Amino acid sequence: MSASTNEKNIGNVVPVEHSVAAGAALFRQGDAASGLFYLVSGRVRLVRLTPAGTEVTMHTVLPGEFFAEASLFSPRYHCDAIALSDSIMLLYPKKALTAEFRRNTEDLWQFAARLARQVQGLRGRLTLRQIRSARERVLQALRLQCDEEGFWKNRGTLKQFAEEIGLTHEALYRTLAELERSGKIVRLPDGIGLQEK
Amino acid sequence: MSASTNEKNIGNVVPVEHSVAAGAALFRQGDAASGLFYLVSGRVRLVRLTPAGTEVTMHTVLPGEFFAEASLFSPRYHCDAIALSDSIMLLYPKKALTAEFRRNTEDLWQFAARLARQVQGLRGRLTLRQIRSARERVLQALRLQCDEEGFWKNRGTLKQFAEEIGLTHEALYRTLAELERSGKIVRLPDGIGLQEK
DNA sequence: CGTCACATTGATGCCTCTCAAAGCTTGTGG
DNA sequence: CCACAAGCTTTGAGAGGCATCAATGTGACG
Repeated sequence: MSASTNEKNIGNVVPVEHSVAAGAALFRQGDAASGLFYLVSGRVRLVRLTPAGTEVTMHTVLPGEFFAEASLFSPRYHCDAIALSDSIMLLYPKKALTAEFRRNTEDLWQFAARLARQVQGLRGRLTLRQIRSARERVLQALRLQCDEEGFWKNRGTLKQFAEEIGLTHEALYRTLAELERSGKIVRLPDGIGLQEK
Repeated sequence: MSASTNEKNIGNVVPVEHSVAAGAALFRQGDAASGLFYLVSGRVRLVRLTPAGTEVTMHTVLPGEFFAEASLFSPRYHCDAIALSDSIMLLYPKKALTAEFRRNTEDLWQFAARLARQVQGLRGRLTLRQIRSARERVLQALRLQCDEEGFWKNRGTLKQFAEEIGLTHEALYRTLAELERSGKIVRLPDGIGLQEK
């Protein structure tokens, strides 16, 4: 009955698709919070204007990410959102979403669960960045993401992977080459095999 | 009536204090999730055993942090929690907390809000780490945390601050000295003044 | 007044970034 | 089917910056 007819829905809330051209602002600091966003394609930078007047990038949103979650709990946005390239996104209107959450606690529960997983994931990434050595950082990243057989399946390009773990792509390529030479990994067309004793 | 008599409470849920000796485990991967924790003092490492059999640190918990939020949404813990030093923590029992959240949606709402803020904060820290230059990273960190007058008030030691932003303390000291020499900041006994034009 | 942790500065070396060039893959259009 | 372009992949050379090790100064606290 009240089941989602579309997996993009949150509960019964149907998102609205938006297109934004490169350079345009989705919202500005101080604007009334219109809702939660999900980036389908493109790239969005969240920028905060500091008291001192300088810009500080809070986050760069990549496709597949939700952003502006905090807007649900605040009347106004706390940063600017600027499209870095032509972008498509879904907007879950705040009013509909809060009404939905009030009506159906289960959906709010699921939403909280998603946030909790996000916190977990972000903490993990932050911890990964603590590792200074490229070799160790790459190994840990592979260990975290591999399956039971110790196989890490390609997801996107290695260049993207490099950015994700905070290395230049050159550093990653070199590190992978060295790891293979020393027998720690085996590189295959569709992924990387870990050789832990 | 149902107001919290203690600011440590979440809704009407009263936490249970626990003490754990250095080296002891709070919980192990696969244990039934007992609840949400808050670290009062000490230090706790969250370690995941990977399929390959190696240990990967997911996060190191510092005093003042909640952890194991995801346990509320999962029947079992997904990592080990080991006390690095003698630690004191509060446990919010899962059963009581879920009952409370079901009973009082407002508390669940507040909890979700806290998670959303945490996501925001973590993303910001992650973005800060993207900045490779020590000079720029320190400046951004100061900008993010300063008040309207561009004043950054001391919170803990500089050594802690260095760790927070991912630098060695030596590198931070040197960078601060250089920033003061070049007139970007003014160092005072109780904080740091930013000199943005 | 001694200890302990923080704060500060010096010297050194390595590791990663940066710039550069070339091979490789994929897709597109003639 | 080939040619070309664009983006990813890979390796090279060089430099700079941060980590590391080390020593000393400083402040708080018992």
